[in-house]
Amino acid sequence: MKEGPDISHIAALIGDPARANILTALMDGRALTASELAEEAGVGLSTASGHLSKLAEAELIAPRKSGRHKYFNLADAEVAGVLESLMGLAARRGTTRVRTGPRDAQMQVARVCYNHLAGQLGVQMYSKLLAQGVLMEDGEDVALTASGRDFMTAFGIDLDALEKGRTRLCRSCLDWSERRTHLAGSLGRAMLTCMEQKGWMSRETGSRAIHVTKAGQVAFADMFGVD
Amino acid sequence: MKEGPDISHIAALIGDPARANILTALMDGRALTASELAEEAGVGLSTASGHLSKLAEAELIAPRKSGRHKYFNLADAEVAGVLESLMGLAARRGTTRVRTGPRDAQMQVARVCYNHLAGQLGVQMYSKLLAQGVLMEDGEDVALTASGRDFMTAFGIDLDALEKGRTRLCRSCLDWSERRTHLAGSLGRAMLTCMEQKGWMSRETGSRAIHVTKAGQVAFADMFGVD
DNA sequence: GGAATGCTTCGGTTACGATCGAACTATGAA
DNA sequence: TTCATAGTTCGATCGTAACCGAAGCATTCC
Repeated sequence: MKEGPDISHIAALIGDPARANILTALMDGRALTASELAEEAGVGLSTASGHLSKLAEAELIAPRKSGRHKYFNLADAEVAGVLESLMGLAARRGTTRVRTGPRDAQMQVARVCYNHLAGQLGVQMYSKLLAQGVLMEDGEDVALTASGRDFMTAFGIDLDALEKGRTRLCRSCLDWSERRTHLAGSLGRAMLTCMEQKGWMSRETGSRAIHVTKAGQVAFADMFGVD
Repeated sequence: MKEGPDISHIAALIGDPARANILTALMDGRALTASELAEEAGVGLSTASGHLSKLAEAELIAPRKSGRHKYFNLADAEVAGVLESLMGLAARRGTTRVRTGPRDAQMQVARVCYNHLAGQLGVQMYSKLLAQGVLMEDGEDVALTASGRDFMTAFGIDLDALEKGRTRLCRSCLDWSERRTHLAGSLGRAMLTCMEQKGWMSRETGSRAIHVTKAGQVAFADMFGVD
C-alpha cells in the first residue's frame, strides 16, 4: 500500500474532541493538571485520565509529577507547530467550533478559574478596575495602586493578611472564552470569596459555573458595569 | 469549551486509516480516481466513495470530473504541508508504518514528490547545488544565482520558458524521509524531466519510486556527488 | 493517625461510524 | 439499443472507543 509514517494514529488522537480540547488548552505553553484539563475538555476526570495517558504514550504531551498533582505540557515545539497548522487549516475552512453544552452559556458569563472569577464578568471587572485606577498594568504584570488599596479595603478585603501569603497578590490570567485578561492571584481569589460572602454569587458544586444572584447582578453592575 | 478553530473535525478525518491512506497516496500531487484510491486505501469502492465525499466536503481534497471518471487531488499546498508535518511527528515517534514492500528501499533513494525529485538523491542534489553556488537560500526562500542560470542552461533547461509559467521557479520542499529540504518549483520539475530525457532515471508507473539507471548513477554522482 | 484531595483503574453501557453488498444513476463504447 | 464501466446511495451489521461512576492508590494537610 503506501510508504511513510503512520499518520492516522496520531491524527486519530488529535481527532477526538475531548483530546483536541486538551491539546488546545495546552497550546499557550502553561502546564495544567489533569483535573483542569478534564474541565477544559468537558469530560469526567476518569475519562480525561485515559485520554492523557494515551496522549502521553504517543509523546504528544509530557507529564510531570509534582506532589499530588500531575502537570501536563505539550511535548515540544513540533507538536505545537502541527496543532498550529491544523488550526490554520480549520480556520480557513471556516469550521469554527460550535460548542454545545448546557453549562456552557452560563460558564461564558461567570466561572471559576483556579479560585478567581473568570468569564465575561471577570474581564469586565478587570477592565473597570484598570479604568478606575485601582489596578495598573505594567507589561505582563499588574499591580495595585495606592488608591486601589483603599478601594479594596473598603470592599472588605484584608490586604495585609493576603500579603503574608506566598502567592502573588495580583496576577493577570488570560481568559479562553473572552481572549482578554482577568484578575488572578490571591487578590483575585479574595475578591471572589468576598462577593460570595456579600451574597452576590455562589459557586455550583461540581462545576466551574458561578451563579449570580439577582442582588448580585445589580450590585456588580453598579460597581463594575460599563457606563 | 474553548473557542478557536475546530481542530478535531479535520484531525478525525485524517485519523481514519483508510482516509489517511487516501491522503498519503495523493501526497505526490498526482490526481487519482476513486477506484484507484479505494485500492490504495484497501477498502471497497462504496466505502471509499463515502470517505472521498467527506474529505471533499472538508476541502481537504479537490474533486474534478472527467468523463465517467472522477479525479481527486489534494486541495492545496497547505493541506500537503499539514500532512507532511504529521508525517514528521509520526516518523520521530518511531511509529513508522511497517510496509516492507520491495519498492520501499528504492523510494528512500529516489521518488517523485509532486513532479520533482525527492528522497536521498533529492536532498543530495539540493545541498550540492547550494554548495556550488547555483542556488542561494534566503530564509525560507531559495533562489537561482546568476552563475546558477548558466549551470541550468548548460544542463539543458530553458529557463525563459519556465519563467513564463505561473508557478514559482524555485521552492524548497521538506522531505519526510530525510527531514531535509529538496528542490521543488518549476525548476525542480524541469530538472527531473531533463534527467529522464538524459536517460538517467525513469519513473515507474503506478508508483512514486524512481528507477535510476546505471549510467544515471555514474552521471549523477559525478555531478552532484559529495566529494 | 485520619481526612481530604488528586489521579488511576476497572466494569459496563452506549453511540458513532467504518464497512460491505446490492440497488441505482451516469457516462461511454459497441 | 444494449452492454460495460465508474461512482453514488441505501440499509444493515459490527467493532471500537468514549464515557461515567465506583472503588482503589498516592500524596499532602490537619
